[in-house]
Amino acid sequence: MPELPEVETMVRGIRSHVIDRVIENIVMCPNDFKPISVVPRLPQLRKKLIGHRFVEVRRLGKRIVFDLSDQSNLVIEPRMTGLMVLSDPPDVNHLRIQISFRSSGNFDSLWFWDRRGLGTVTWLEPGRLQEKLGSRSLGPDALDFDVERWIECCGMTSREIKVLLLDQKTVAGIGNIYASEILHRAGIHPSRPANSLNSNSIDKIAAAVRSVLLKAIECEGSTLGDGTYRNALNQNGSYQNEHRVYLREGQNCLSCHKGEIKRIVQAQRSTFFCSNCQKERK
DNA sequence: ATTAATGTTCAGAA
DNA sequence: TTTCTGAACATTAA
Repeated sequence: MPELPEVETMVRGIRSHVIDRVIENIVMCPNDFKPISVVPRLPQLRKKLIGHRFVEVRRLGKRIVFDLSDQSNLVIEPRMTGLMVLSDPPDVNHLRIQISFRSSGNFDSLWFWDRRGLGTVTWLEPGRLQEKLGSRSLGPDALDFDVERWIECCGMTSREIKVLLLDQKTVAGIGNIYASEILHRAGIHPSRPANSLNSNSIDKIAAAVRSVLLKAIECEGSTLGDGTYRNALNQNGSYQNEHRVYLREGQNCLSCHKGEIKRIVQAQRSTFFCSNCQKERK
C-alpha cells in the first residue's frame, strides 16, 4: 500500500507510542509460515534489539527508520502491502513480526502486518544506514524538492516523466497512485520525455507534487477497495475520495468533464491520465 | 484459469 | 553509459 503519504501516516501514528520504550522481545508471528525477509536472522536480531530503546522513528522515502539508543537502525520496507499497527490488524493471518515493549503504555506491542509478504525488516550496524539508504540508492525526499531540483533532474534524462517520478534514486517517496495523480493535476502527459519539459511545465509538476502529497498526508493516505491500507489504529485513509484518474479507466474526467480517462502501461506499471487535460505536446 | 494489484531488484539485451 | 524488458518475490480478488 504505502507510498509517501501512507508511510508518513504510519510513522506519525506510532511515533509517540514507541519512542523511549524498552524492547522486551521480538518474535515472528505464528501464522507466518512462509516468513518475510528479516536480516539478520531472528536470534541475532533479538540480541541486537532486546533491552535497547527506540529514540526516534522517521520516514525516508517509503521506508520507516527506527533509530536505536546505540546508534544502530531498524529499517522496515512495507513494499506492496506492509503495515505498521499498534493494535487491531486487518486480519490475524498476515501478522509477521511482533515487537513487544517492557513497562506499561497504551499499547504493549508494535506489529508488522503484510498480506503479500514482500516487505522486509533489516537491522543495520551503527553507521551503515548511510551506505544502505544514502544518496546512491535513495534520492532526496519528494517533499524536500524545490523547483531548481526538478529542473536539474528533468534535464538530465530523456526518460518518460511518469517513469522518472517513480524512480526512487531520483526522488524518494512517489509511487504508482500519486505519480498519476500528480501528473493529472499538473496537466502533463505521462509519456513526455523529462528533458522535453519547459520551465512552465516543471513549475506545475513541482507544485502538484507538494499539493497532492500534502493533501494525501492530511487525509491519512489512500485506502482502496480491498481495504488493505489502514493507519496505525486500523482506520481508513480518505485520499481515495480525491483521486481523479487512478483506477478510473473509461470514466469521465472529474476536472474537465470532457476527456476520457485512459490507461497505459509504462515500466510494467499502469498509468492513468485524462486524454483531454494531459496532451502529448503543449 | 487468467490478470492485476500502493514495490524493489537483478540479469540481460538494445 | 543509459535505457528498456522480463522475471522474481507471494497473496488475493475480480
